[in-house]
Order: sequence, then structure tokens, then C-alpha cells
Amino acid sequence: MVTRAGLNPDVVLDAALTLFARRGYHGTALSEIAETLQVRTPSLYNHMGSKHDLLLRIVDRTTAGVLDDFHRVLDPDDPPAEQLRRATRVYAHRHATHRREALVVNRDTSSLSEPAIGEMQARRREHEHALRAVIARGVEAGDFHVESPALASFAIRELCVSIARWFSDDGALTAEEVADQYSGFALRIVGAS
Amino acid sequence: MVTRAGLNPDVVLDAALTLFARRGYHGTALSEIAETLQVRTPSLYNHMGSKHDLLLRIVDRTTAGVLDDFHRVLDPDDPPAEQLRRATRVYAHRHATHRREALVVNRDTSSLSEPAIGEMQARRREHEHALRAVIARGVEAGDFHVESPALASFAIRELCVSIARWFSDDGALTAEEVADQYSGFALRIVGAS
DNA sequence: CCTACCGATCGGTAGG
DNA sequence: CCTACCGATCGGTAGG
Repeated sequence: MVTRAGLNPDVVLDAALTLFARRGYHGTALSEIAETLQVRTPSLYNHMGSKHDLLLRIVDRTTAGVLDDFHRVLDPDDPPAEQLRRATRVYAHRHATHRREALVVNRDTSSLSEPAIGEMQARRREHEHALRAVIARGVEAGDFHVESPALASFAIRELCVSIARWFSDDGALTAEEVADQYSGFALRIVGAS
Repeated sequence: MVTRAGLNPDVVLDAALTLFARRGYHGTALSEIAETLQVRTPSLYNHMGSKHDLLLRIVDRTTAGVLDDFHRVLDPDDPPAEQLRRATRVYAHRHATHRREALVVNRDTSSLSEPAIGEMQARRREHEHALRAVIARGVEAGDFHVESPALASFAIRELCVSIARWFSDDGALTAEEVADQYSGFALRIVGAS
């Protein structure tokens, strides 16, 4: 029995997500989203505010999720190496399981308008600083060995982000396996023993 | 004495490069390029084929340069660790010194049309396989320790690519310093002793 | 190098 | 959910 689902905001957002990830925000026309959903373009406006609002919802949800993940897995009582492992594993895992979101955030956040663009960048900066602090504590404790925690933090974050560029559900490795391997890479980058 | 330079193909390409890197290919109008150069849009056509051709020239030149770099610095007589260091250092260095090109290639190659898009992807694959082969030889020699050379190759390449996202000529580190640090990260990722 | 102009398409609205 | 339509802008051409 085929479910004859009607249009709703979630379905429109999901179609937008797929197309924005594939062609980019400016490379996607609302008419393409409508075609995917087999309706005419004006019908979309019953389920969304505007094209810009679709992008904002995607970026907002994703950047908030990254911070939620981080604070959920971080235990201040853990040693720095375990903190870094857990923080990078959940970040890497997200980029394997939420590929489309990651591609859109990285490619098209700059297409938002103020004040949204500033707010979203602030969230990414918050995550970057939080990860950097973990690395700095590891260096102070003598567990990590890097010249610049900032450089290592940039490197590790972008390393995880890049998973979205090649990961496939049909590939040899599961999201969990990739996340484990990449958190291992992160520990190697900081020179953890 | 101000040089009153006339328009030429290189100047148009450079202006396109700056704007494509900032706003993306689909997010940039030819009228914006013209405005930058203080001419009307139709005048651009005396110095270029089409908007698509501008993108193709950027991607073509850059992907060819990456392969040239690789083969220029790779010495088959070097031990794997030195091969990996040199290959990643030149790749990282390029992403610090050619930021705009890197951003455009990574963001907008998919906006090319066939057969160009396939040809450009083939070049990136060639670089990926060449770097993977270096890693595989290091693993066979017992110098590197990774479960999957393919995964390590992806990781290291994307690590270098990400430099284009944050590097600044005004920052604390020079392109050479960043390249040295990042090639060190690469050696750590593969577990070189 | 310009003005004048082309058809196509864009995001979005009116009104039912 | 639709048809009909809006002004704006797109890449590109004609012709000088």
C-alpha cells in the first residue's frame, strides 16, 4: 500500500536539502524543488517562507546540532585524550550521517543575509574554540604535542568536515567505523602518546 | 605614475576568480565582474568566451598545476616518509598561496558541463591515487601504520585543501610555515615513526 | 569600448 | 493545490 503523502514543511525542506547539497543554493531553482515534489512552484509557499528561509532552517538546525553533540559527549572529568576522541568522533560521525547538511552549511552559509550569517558563524566559532580549548589543555598536561592548538583545531575540524565529501552508505566502511578511524587520526595529529 | 591598464583576458580572469571564490560561480553575475573592472557587461566578451569558459580556465589551470607540482617534487628514490612529506608540503603550500583557485575548484567544479567536468575529476582522482600509492608503499615498507591507505589519502588531501578556508597572508604563519606544519600532520596521520 | 536589446528564467504574489 | 502574472535580472548578441 503506497502512502499518498501530502506536502508538508518537512518534505519541502528535505527536497531542498538534497538539491542544495547537489547544486548549491544559488544553483538550485525553486522550480526544481517543486518538480521533485510534483507540484507547481507557487504551491511550495504553503509550506515555506522563502528560499532564503529554507537555507536558514538547514544551517540553523545543523550548527545547533553540532554544539549540542559536543556538549553532550564532553565529560570534563575525562583526560584530554578521551575528550578529544569523543568530541571528534561525534563530529566525524555527524558528517557521515548528515552529509547533505554539512555540504550546504560549508558551501552556502555565506549566502545567508545578516543577522543570520553572523549568528551562524558565531556558532561555528564557538565549536572551534571549544575544541581548541581541549587541545590546549592536553598540551598543558603534557599529553599532546603541537606547536599551535589553533592550527591543530582547524586541521582536525576540517578533517572531519571533509568526510561529507566522499562518504557513502554503500562504501566499505560504516559511519561508526569512519568516525573511529578519524578520531584516531585526530589523536595522532596532536601527538597523543 | 598610475598605469592606465586596458582590459585583457588575464585581468578578466583574475576578477572572475576573486568573485567566484567569494560568492560562488552561480552566485556571481557577469555584471559584477564588469563592475569591478569598470566596464559594461558586453565589453567583457572581447576578452572571454563565456562565463562557463572562465570557470573552465580556472579549474583547468589549477588541477593541472596540482599534478605538475606532485610529479616535480616526487623522487622515487626517496623513502616513503620523505615522499609523503614533499608531496603534502607542496600541496598544502599551493592551498595557502592559491586560495581563490582552491575554493573555486572545490565548490564549483560540479557546475562545469561535460566533458570538462569528467576530465577535471579524472585529474583529481589521479592525484588522489598517486598519493595513496605513496602511503601504500610506506605501509608495505613498515614505515607507516594505517588500516586503510585510501582513507588516509582522503584525509590528508582534504586536510591540505582546507587551508584555503582559513589561511590569510596577514595571519601569524606564512604559507611555508603552514605547509611545514601540515606535512608534519600528514606524517603523524600515517603513523610515521 | 559602447547602447540597445534579446529570450529565458528567477523568486515571489494575486486571487481563487 | 492551481493558473496567471509580476518586476527584476540573468547570460549573451547585434551592430556600430
